[in-house]
Amino acid sequence: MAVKLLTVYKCLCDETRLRILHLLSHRPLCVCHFQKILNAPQVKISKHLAYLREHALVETTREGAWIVYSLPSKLPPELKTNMQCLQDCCRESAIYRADLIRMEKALAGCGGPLAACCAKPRVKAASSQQPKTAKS
Amino acid sequence: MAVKLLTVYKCLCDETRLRILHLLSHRPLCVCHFQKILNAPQVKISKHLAYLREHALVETTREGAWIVYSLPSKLPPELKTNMQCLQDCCRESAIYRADLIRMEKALAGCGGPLAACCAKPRVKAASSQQPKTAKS
DNA sequence: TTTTTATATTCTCTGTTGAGTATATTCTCG
DNA sequence: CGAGAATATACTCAACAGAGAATATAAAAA
Repeated sequence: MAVKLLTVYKCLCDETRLRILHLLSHRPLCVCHFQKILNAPQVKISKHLAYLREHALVETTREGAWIVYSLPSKLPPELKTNMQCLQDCCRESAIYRADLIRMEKALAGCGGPLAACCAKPRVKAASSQQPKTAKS
Repeated sequence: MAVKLLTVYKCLCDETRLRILHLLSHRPLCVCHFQKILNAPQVKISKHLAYLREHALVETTREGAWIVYSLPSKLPPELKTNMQCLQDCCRESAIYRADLIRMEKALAGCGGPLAACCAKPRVKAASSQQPKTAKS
């Protein structure tokens, strides 16, 4: 009951949000992932994510400096059904498949579902990298 | 390929169109049916139907003075999948169930899928009614 | 042919939506 | 604490969407 069906469709009726939700139907992602995968400016991504959050289609968890977006842990039935439908529909379509490929590429080297892979090489929490290279 | 997924969602993201498509996922209907079932003015219905037709989500056939709307005879896969999903989602929801009930009521006395039941009692093609009562 | 009924189209108005720019907030690291 | 990175918010603007009123079209009945 928390999410109305019409709301789901309103979220899906914009291309950016549609692509975001399609990606999220596969796995959680952080904001910088979306920027890379969708090749869109930060504001645009951020505002569409805010829209989805306001309408309870996505949840967020802080992960250090990053914010990870995912579908709600307890999926309302309308959303669950539509996400399944979305996956079915996107399987054949070039643009969404390309998104998935870019997603895999962006996640390469990521351990868990977290966002640590977005870190600029800044001597961050890398296990055993060379700790001298300051920026480049 | 004829219907893009985004287009489907754009059609579904307005409440009137959502209800129209939900009804059409069950059976063809003519314009006056929608007016009765949705209790909405003629312009509103007509314009939303035009929108759906322009985007190839519905087809029309003339049936005498009436125009019958239906889902396309050869359903594109995205539309088919989404219509199934729509039915699943609407099964639990009061408003859409009420629409179906009003639909049955509006269709009571209709023979085939046509629109002959919309006729004002004007001595029309009724099998054996009193042929004298002119207007009231 | 005139009237009536069913439906579509045009116009106008108003509210919403999406994009972009600039700015703010919140972390992390040094 | 101060700098920089990640993300969010505020503001503005142009485009679009949806509602309603009036009008047009087309078929059917009289």
